[in-house]
Amino acid sequence: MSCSLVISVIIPITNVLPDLAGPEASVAELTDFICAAQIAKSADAYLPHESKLPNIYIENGTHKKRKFYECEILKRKKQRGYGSNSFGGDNETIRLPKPMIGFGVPSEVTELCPVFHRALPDAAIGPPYFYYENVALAPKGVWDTISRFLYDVEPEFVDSKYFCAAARKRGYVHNLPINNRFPLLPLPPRTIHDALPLTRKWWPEWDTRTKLNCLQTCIGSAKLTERIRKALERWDGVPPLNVQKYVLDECRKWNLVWVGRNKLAPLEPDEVEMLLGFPRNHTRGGGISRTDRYKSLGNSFQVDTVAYHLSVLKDLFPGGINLLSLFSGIGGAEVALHRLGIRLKNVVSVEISEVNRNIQRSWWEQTNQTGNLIDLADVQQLNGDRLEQLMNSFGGFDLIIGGSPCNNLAGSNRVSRDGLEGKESSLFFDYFRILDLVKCIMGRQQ
DNA sequence: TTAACTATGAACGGTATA
DNA sequence: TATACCGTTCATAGTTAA
Repeated sequence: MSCSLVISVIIPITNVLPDLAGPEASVAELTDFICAAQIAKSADAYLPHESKLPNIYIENGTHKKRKFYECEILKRKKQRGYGSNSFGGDNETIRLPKPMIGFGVPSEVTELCPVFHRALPDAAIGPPYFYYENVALAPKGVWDTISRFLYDVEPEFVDSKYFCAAARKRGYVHNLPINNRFPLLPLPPRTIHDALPLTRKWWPEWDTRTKLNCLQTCIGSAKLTERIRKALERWDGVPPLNVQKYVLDECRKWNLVWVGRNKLAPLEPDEVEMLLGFPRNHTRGGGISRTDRYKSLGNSFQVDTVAYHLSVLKDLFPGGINLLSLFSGIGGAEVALHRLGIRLKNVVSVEISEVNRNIQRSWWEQTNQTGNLIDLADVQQLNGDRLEQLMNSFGGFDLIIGGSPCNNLAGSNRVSRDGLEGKESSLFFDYFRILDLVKCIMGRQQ
């Protein structure tokens, strides 16, 4: 991975541009430089054809790159106004809605069904359509930065507990229409008891949970559930309140469910698949370990939620779509589109994990897809020439979808919750880079 | 029997929101 | 105050191959 190079790039840039960010540069200015540096690491890839670009880019050697950075920085500054702050400032604009239903959820699941209207900024209007996803509860300022880069589109925050039996608080930035959405059918079970009927028999009255918490990448251990069992066995009947609280705290933390008398267990991989809207055994086979199944699933989309947002594409593209899927994981976007009945004509899927690529490839074959699947490993290697070559072969992308790594944003991370500049999460800037490149190329082709 | 590799268990706070 | 969180790291058990 060349991510580690990013950090080393940041310092020289602040040094070579003292007029813009000297040692006294504010946090906001430095943040801009960092953002620019993320793009800069792929600056050559960013520029598709020098001959087609404005003169400012056409200079010799490294000077070209420097001009490019300057241009980017000034553009960002102009966009948001000088002096605003991306981190920890008190002038943040983006707040999480309550209830977290974004621009609406299927009317069957809530009484609250306000009619939303939104006007997209001109720069955000496609083609292509784009759809970006990440954790809602990111450090302060992260969603402001994401939104600013993605053409100032307002994020849509949705908790998947309105679609299935497990919570999943996520933000989505997209330029799709928001009217006339429809959900996947059948609607998935929305309570723990409906989703996991076998647990009903053992569920004690004092465990009042009806929804699971967010399905994460790790599960509770057998030792933990054994400890809980022993703690409960000391009491015949209802345990005292302090024991109840201990057990419930662990249940909530690890998403444990009741599978026997005094017996709790973490969800099985196929239960996680079901809750997230994937076909049973989607992640099975191909030599993947149980641990890795949890990891791949924990990193994935909730299919029903994403499909609801993507459903508007069905009427727009009756003949099917060409899809660029970045950080595609186990193929949540592809599964969502397939379940919506939208034909996948050409899919360029970029995913760093080999087992995930295998999972997606075998799903592609099992579902008898008639389109063409091209899988690539590294978004950082996807440059303008390769994109243009791909797009020339089938006429551009209709949708660019992806959820970039959340490792450095997620609340569970006690070690490296470094925000968008973190090692993995900085790949967001590659999502933006590639999206902007495709917009640029498609704009030229029209 | 080793050694190398793989899978699992357990400990590890802090931020943000209500 | 209470609750939730697409996680990381290291030790060790378990497995494979020579």
